[in-house]
Amino acid sequence: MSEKVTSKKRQKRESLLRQSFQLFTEKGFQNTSISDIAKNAGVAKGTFYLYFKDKYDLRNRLTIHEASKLFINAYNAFINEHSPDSDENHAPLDVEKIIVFMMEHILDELESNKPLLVFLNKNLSWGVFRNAIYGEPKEDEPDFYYLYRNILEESPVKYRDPEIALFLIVELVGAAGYSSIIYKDPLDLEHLKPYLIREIHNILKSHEII
Amino acid sequence: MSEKVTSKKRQKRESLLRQSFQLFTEKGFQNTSISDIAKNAGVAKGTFYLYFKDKYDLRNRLTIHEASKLFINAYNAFINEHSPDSDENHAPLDVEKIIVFMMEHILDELESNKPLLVFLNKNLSWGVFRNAIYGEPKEDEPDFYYLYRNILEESPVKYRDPEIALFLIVELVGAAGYSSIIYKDPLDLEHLKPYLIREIHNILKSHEII
Amino acid sequence: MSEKVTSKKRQKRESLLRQSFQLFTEKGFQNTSISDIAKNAGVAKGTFYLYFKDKYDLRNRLTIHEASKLFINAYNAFINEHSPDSDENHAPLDVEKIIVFMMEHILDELESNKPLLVFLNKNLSWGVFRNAIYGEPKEDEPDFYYLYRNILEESPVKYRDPEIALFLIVELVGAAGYSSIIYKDPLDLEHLKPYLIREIHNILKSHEII
Amino acid sequence: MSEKVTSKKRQKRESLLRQSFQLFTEKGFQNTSISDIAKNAGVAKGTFYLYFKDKYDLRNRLTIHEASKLFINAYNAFINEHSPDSDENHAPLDVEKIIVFMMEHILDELESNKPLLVFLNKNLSWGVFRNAIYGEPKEDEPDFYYLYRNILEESPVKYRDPEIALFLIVELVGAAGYSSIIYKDPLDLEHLKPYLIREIHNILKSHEII
DNA sequence: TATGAATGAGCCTTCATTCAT
DNA sequence: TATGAATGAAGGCTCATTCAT
Repeated sequence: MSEKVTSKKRQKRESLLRQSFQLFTEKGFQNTSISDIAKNAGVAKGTFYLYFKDKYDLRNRLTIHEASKLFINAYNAFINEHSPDSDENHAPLDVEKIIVFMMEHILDELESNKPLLVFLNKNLSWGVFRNAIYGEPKEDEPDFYYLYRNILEESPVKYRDPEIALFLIVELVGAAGYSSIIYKDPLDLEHLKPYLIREIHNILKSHEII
Repeated sequence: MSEKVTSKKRQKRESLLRQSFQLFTEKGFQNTSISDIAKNAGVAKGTFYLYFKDKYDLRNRLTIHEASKLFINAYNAFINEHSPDSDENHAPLDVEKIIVFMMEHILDELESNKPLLVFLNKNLSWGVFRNAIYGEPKEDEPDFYYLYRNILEESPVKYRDPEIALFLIVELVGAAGYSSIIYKDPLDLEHLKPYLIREIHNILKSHEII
Repeated sequence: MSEKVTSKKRQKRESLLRQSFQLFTEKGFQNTSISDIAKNAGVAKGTFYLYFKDKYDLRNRLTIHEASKLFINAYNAFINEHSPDSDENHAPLDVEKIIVFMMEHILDELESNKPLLVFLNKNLSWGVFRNAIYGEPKEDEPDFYYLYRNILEESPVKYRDPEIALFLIVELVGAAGYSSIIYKDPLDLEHLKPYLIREIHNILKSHEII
Repeated sequence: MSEKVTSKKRQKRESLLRQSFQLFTEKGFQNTSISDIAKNAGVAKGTFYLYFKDKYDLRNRLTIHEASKLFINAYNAFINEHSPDSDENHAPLDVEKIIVFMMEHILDELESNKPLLVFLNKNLSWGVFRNAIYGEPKEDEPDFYYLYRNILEESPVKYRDPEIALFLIVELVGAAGYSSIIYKDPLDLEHLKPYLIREIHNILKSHEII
């Protein structure tokens, strides 16, 4: 297969992903038909099936992709805010600070983008953990889990079962954040945040190796 | 309206609820049609719409009902196991013990009843918190939140914002439990449990009033 | 049957008529269900069938009633405008003037009340001619045909087959008026009117007995 | 798209049109389901929606088509009867004669084909005037309006606003003819005709340029 | 007379999927 | 690879009508 063709293929695939995400967040997953997606992506209906098994396959890949992006963006935001220009002579890396910052960042983004929140449902953890299972072709996919391991390595504080700590944190933030943002019950996000942050600290603390 | 009619109506409503839950857990929500439900409940299709707005209305009511039952059952199991016959001279009531016991009980029940887990998705918290919002007619509905307040009253240990503690616990258990049971990733339930229990303790501890 | 009951019955019948007309003009005939009508009229669904055979029966009676009202109103408007207070020493009665005035009046009313126009469709003539056929209980129904005969009697100018003249005029005005108001093609009402009026004169002239 | 496909599509469209017209006139518009139409046309139900927006879209196109045909047929009947073989040395073209002949011809056809009359309702004028508005693809559609302009051009007698004259005539004939044929009230068609014809003459006369 | 719960046929419409081109 | 016309099962839902009360 020539490179030209390959690049055309990638373009189509990306157009399908981009447009379907747009439609899913706009009108909801159920109300988006493959027809819609194909039309918006500028390809024929049959072409869809050359790239994805079905709508659910597509949704899963999008969920992983979008949740991952959330983590990567949050991490980058932390970097920008805490060492904008220089890499050297920075304070010792503080895992708790990073994780808390990131979770707040993610919650804020989700609150300001409810369609995305609804699309992700409570599957925020797919951004870190489903990646492996779903056999997502990494290639150009962002991967926070890899960054997380780096952070841990550079951290002066060490953790027992750090991936479980992360898992618990992400599930807690994903689920409680969803309920809080969508239903504002038993608490809206603004008021829930301090409690959530305290528990994130708790979880990390209980995994610390002293 | 005569009593006869009223009772017949209640019967129909309950038949619809029972049969639809059966079908939802058996074949999944999407794959269950209103035709199926009506047929199984022994009523005409149109009758369905006299009792529920649509399939989603029905699902929400079922979710609340089934999740509530989970809490009530867990609580009853605790009672049976710890003071099976006598009410008097029992040890001082231990909230942490109750909550941890209940969460383990719920997780075990969900692991042994995956269709129920799938049906509830990650909405375990509806069993405690969505009730109010969805304006569910309490009447004969079990209500754990009421029991929880009683427990707190009788507890010698007091808690700050106890409903938030419960909320955080339930969301954490519901979401992490779901991922763990369904995907066994990053950890299956058996191995996740100790971590989860530790965090339940942590959450309660951090709400304790010393 | 006691008078009380009879009056209650009349009330219900009238409520059904009034509310259904309201709904028909608001949402259209097809989109109005008997449920809607009964609900708005404050009676049970089954009650509808005690008063009307079906929705079509109801529509026909309403059509006759509303179209009749249009003629009566137009006639009254003429009277008010041309001999507001005194009956005596008025100019000789001019049939053409009356008819032309009335048709203009009706067209103006229909243009300003399109839902009514749509409801009547092109059945304006039912206001004069379908009454007899449909065996409408006259009682308190307005009846323009009766007035028309009076007018003719008092007119110094006499007409051959005057009911046919009226029929032709009403059908022409009803049909051409409808198309003109609804489609504005080939001409909107404002521009069509002079042509229409000329033909009304023509029709009457050709029925004059010289 | 290959010619083969295009031709197949045209075939399907025509089959749908033909069969639906058949069913509408046989059983009425309301009592004809899209299922019926698809079945009779030999296509799948879903295919219907590839060709028409809905049943109303279909009805409108059929109304235009069938009403147009009525005019074309009437015109051809006139031609056949008045200059069956030779084009040359015919008497000067007489617009009034043509129009009156055509209207009589149309009325006779409608009386002998009441299902068609019922289907067209009082929308005979769509055969001449709605065509433009509904954006009907002319292509192979008959178009009487074009013929009418030709007739006018060749006529020694000239008319002011001839399309309005035609409009008034067609609306009058359509509406009065409908009532007369369907209700025979206030006059059946046989007895109404002379009056109608006289008014057609009147209308044309009043548009003549002397 | 009046009710309104129950019916269930039947409607329109959507849509994932196929396949000949 | 790509197309898009065709499929037809399946779905949700409405509604006129009935009938036991």
